[in-house]
Amino acid sequence: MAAHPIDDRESEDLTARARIRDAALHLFAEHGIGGTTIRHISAAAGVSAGLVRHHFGSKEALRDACDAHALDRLMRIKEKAVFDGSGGNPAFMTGAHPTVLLLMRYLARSMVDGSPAAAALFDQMVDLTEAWVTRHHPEVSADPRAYAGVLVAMQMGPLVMHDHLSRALGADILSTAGHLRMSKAVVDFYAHPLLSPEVAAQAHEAMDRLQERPSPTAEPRSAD
Amino acid sequence: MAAHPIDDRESEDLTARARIRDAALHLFAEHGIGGTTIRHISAAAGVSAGLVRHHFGSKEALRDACDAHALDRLMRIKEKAVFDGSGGNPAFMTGAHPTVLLLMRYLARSMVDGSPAAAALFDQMVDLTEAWVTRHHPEVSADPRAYAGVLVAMQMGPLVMHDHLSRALGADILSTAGHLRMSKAVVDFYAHPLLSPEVAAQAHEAMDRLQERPSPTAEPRSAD
DNA sequence: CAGGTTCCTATACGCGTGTGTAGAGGGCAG
DNA sequence: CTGCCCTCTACACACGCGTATAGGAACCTG
Repeated sequence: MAAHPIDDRESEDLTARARIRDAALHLFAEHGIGGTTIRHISAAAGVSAGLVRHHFGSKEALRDACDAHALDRLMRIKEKAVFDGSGGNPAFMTGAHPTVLLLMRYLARSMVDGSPAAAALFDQMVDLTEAWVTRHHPEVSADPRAYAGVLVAMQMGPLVMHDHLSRALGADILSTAGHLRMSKAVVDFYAHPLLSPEVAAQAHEAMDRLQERPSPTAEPRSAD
Repeated sequence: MAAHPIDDRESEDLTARARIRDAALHLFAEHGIGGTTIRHISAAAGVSAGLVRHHFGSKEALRDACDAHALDRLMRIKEKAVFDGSGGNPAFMTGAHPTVLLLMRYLARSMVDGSPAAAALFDQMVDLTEAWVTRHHPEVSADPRAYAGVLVAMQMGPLVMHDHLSRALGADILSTAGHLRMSKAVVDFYAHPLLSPEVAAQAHEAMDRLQERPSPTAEPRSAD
């Protein structure tokens, strides 16, 4: 019954403009940007199609507004969770919240659809991860940049393919319960190395050989 | 009737039908299904738009044909690599081949665009991974299904977001050299656990608490 | 009350889309 | 040669899209 734990939406969020933005966020997240029409958004928001243009100018500008809003809201929630510092593991706790789930889903979709804001977010996450890796785990990889990029991309995988993952698991990953189940599996994955040092070294050697003398088993014909 | 003049699958990929399929594969992989038009495909294949319809009936059927072809070709290459058994690490070696890169890129894109064949492939990979985990690493997770699903989704992450990853790394991941660089980082990632057993156990406890008494910091209202 | 600005709807235009149809060219039995 | 099937092109149709414009309704600001 608490009024202000996470949902600190502002008072003007009942305006048609906010309704349009929220509807667009939902539909963009679910059907992608190309798969969502302005008329769908206007219908979901309960307004006319012309009003969407009046408030946002164009579909692209609406997408930008959604990007900015999602980013802003997510950052706000994250930093608030950090300040609250409610013990345990804030990342997973905030991650289980429905609003955060929706926002991350939108961002994941936006990442695939190629939004500039999502690209910037990806780059920023890679930068942060690279700094974190070089600082705390410098021994892990000789190529921290690639390591960080791979880490970010892999972390986003389950979110981007949440529908496939949900189907394979028989539970909605973007529900609180399903997200928790997935998070546990992620922790299991992070806690146990999949490759032994010997196998890893062997793989590195094989790839080094491949790098010097490319494609020994490959056919000579080109791809196209 | 005695002789099939142009029904043999492999010998002549120079037919217009094959050219259309290959062009569609390229364009679908790059721009997605919704972002690719039949006219683009026909132009890339050097034929008229009507011929696309004549050979494949509809855009959806063409997509299905691309799915089937990509799957078939990828399986064929994989099993060939297995039979060749060229020592070292076959997975990374075949993964570095341009044709395989293209096919995997197409399937990754197809996965995001929601093709039935890609969904089936995802499920199949999860099944295989689950069987492999329960057989060789039963101690890793109490939920092998979720673990397998997460593993598959994470493995696909770099492929699905190859453009972002390539931008962040300053090198094309889908080139042979870039793929090799990424593969090394992946091996590094697989070889070192990111979470210590203590932290992992702590996270599990926190999530268990969250599961019993959902969202202590969150309000009960729904996402929309 | 008058005037202007903002919010909102209704309707239409231009365009690109997937799809349908008519028909031309060209090997190949009969 | 005649007829036929297959390949392939050119053209048109209907539809949904983002966008644009005109005008009504409500709400401040004098």
